[in-house]
Amino acid sequence: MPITVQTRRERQKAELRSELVAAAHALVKEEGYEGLTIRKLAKRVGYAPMSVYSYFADKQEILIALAEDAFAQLAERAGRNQPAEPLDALRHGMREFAAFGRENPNEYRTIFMTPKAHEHDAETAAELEKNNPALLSMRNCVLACLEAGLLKGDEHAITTFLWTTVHGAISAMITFPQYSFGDHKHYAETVIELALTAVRTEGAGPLTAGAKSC
Amino acid sequence: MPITVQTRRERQKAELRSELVAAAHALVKEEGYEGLTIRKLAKRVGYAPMSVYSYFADKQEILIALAEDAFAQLAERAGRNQPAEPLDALRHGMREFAAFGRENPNEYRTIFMTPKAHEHDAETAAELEKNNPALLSMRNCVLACLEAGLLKGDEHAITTFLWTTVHGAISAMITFPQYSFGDHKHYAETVIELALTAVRTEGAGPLTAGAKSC
DNA sequence: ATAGAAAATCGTACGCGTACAAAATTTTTT
DNA sequence: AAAAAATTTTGTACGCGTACGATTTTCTAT
Repeated sequence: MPITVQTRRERQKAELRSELVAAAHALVKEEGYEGLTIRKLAKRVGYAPMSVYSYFADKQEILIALAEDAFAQLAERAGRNQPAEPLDALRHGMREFAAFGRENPNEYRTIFMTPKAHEHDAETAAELEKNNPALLSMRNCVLACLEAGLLKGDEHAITTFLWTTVHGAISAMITFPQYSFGDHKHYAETVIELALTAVRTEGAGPLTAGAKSC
Repeated sequence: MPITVQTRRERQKAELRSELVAAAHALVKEEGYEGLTIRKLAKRVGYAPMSVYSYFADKQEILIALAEDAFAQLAERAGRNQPAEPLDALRHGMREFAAFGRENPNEYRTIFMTPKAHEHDAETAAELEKNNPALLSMRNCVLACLEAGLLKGDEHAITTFLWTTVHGAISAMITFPQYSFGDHKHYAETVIELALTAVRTEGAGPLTAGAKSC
């Protein structure tokens, strides 16, 4: 089997692909998000514009690659400083998620507000959604809370409700920056607490320690 | 004052504008949403492509005009069959809002998931957001519920929370149609009930009549 | 009626994403 | 080593949104 040849090829291809991603990053840094153009990107790496399409099916895939990098950073950041108390850990994750959306609206938009042009088969598309590090970490926190008896209901239902709710707040603030949310960070906090209220067990008391800070 | 002349001019301009909107509607009906093109639209009404820009600042404005028509229909539909009981009326409005998003993803996306390119001044932009009929009707329902002592908290805060939460569910289902929401209508229902749970007064009991149907 | 101002309409051109097919290159087979 | 097959790269071209400036039409003031 020519596995060495095969893999070398793939590795080279992957290298060129990440070279393109790096160039895309640089381009965005220098000229802003809307300055990222297939033609400019190609020129920068010495390719013909159409050659980019050997590595990305379309422009959206480039944007997704950039956004996935950003989300990986989010996951790393959220992993640090994670409180031991399960409910506070959940809160922490939700807060980081909201902060990320505030600080990275372009990346947030490409992942969470843009229809996936390449839905492959239905199966793959569903996997992709579940592979978002932010969502995965949230699911784990929910699980821990359920085991601690702090939340009531189905794990998947709770997780889904929590992320779509926070997502609603984030995306609304991105789309309508002028709407009277008040301070955006504060509104995100409010939404998080209200959402948790809806899924908390009855006897849990109004607020745990984590809710007061920030 | 040449008010007759002035107004006649404006009226003519408005007529041409709505002729364009009508043509846009027809175009979308015939060729689908992505078939709506400035060039095609101009050709259809016998204009040069650039002439369209006398009536719309850019393509987005055309899309917004289409979407506003759709949202007006939503308001009309939601106005009918409105339950007398305030909380059920609120539920009704939220349901209609969710159903609208499900049935009109393109229009929903235009209004709620696309950054407004023409933010005019900040003031006008904020006004526009508050002029959405669906949101206005929701605000009224919230007000009625507050007067009836069914909800707790600030009117604006509650309204904002409710719409961003439902919006989160709708937009998530639009962006990730393959995610395991289960039945979309059912998930919307779940989110509505959970969101209401978070803002309901304590003694209101688990569910009113409206929650069981549907 | 006519000159001047204002507004509406249009022609041209740019950069964009990308479909398509030819060309160049690399890999596999003989 | 040579031929064939596969893959990568590129040239060309299309339709798109729209910036800019010229042109035509409409209104206003004399």
